[in-house]
Amino acid sequence: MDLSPRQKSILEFIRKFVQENGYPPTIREIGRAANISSTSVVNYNLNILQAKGYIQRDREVSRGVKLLEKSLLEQTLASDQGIVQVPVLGRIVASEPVPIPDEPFSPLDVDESIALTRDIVQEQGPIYALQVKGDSMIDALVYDGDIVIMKAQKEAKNGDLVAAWLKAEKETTLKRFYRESTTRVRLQPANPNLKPIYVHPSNLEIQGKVIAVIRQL
Amino acid sequence: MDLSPRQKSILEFIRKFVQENGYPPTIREIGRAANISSTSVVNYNLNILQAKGYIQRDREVSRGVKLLEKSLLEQTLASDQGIVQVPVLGRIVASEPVPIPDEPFSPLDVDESIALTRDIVQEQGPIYALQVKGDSMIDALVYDGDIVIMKAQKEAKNGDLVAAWLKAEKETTLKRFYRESTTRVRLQPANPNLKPIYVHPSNLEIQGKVIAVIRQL
DNA sequence: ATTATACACGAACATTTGTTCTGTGTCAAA
DNA sequence: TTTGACACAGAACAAATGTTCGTGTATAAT
Repeated sequence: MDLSPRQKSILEFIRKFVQENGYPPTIREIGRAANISSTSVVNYNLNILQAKGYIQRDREVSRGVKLLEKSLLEQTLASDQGIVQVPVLGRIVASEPVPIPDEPFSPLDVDESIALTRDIVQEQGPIYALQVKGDSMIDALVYDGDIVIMKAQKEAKNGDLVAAWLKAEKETTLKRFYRESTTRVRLQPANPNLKPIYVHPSNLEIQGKVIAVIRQL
Repeated sequence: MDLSPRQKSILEFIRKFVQENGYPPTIREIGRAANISSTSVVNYNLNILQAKGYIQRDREVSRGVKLLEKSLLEQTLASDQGIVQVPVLGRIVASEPVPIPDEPFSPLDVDESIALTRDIVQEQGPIYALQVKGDSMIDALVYDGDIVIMKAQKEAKNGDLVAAWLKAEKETTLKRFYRESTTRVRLQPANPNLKPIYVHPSNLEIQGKVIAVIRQL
């Protein structure tokens, strides 16, 4: 891509603007977003983007900018765009550790995926989905068939909802993680009617952080 | 669809225009296409289309018209996973009936929406979202803050997960609906550890069918 | 008969909008 | 040192743009 940083930021702004608003921005809206004080400079850059095949402009027409397929194609490839293809890597059951993806994994190797928007998946990084099998996650208010959206990480912060493998019990659990001391971790169920459990950190293996749960009916 | 012929032609023109041009038409372009000589009449009809939930208008903005139904913008994406903007119409709490949108619902309530893919929302028809307030829906495995995706319908089929208003109890509940006889409906909690409740059909008002639940963490 | 509502219309207006003009600055090549 | 390309900038301008106002007609409800 032989675009200047400013041209890239203009193109990105146009994409997001169309997605959010349903219509393209004006010359002045682009200028404000890209910190360009002159409509002439915006005009100049838009003409370059058109010459290079990223947009099409209609002359003397308000908001007369159309993203061309070249832009849209990049949009579907770029991970920071509207739709995220989240690979479904398998099942989460209580009696097994969570399937942890190799890092980094290629989405092209995955047989099944679910498309989500950035409204749902805002976090960056390795994101994957697991389908819940059985009703053992009910204390996390997660039910058989639900899809759990995970971020691959082995460390948890207080308050994170994590998939944790309890070695002694040989059990995966979904609970909020709170490190209370160097010898004690509290795992708090999402259901406030249930009591937490306390484990020694050595008994615990963080397998990923839950960032969303999706239930289709 | 209770639109006048002129309103239907305006809507169709907007759809085609967006598809062909990548941006919506102006008030005057709509007028020319629909043989309306006055911008005031176009403005009047667009306000009706907005009130009936077909478009969303941004005030005092050129081309500030956005299609709310499945838009032509979705169709330009070469993908079978279009994006659905699902309006968030308010809260669902146990002590009140669900806010039921007018059909088609009014955009005056649509300050907020959530973008979902067709992987999540496969059903057609009037789809909206409600945010759960409080933990009274826990027996449906739905928790405070979750987003419930609803389809507006007043009749339920056996097995549907519905939002039902219980008139005598003055309570909204989310449960699976089973009509056992003309005098008895079973409402089955999602949590299999809980018992169903039985109500007389006259005590029950189906307010919508749940098609998905989304929990972000 | 009166009132309310829906639909329609032309005109006026303030603001928005894109283009063009003229000028400046930076940098690399000749 | 000069030249040309590229990028930037402010200002001016004509045309576009959406909203509002006042008015009219037809139909339904009171």
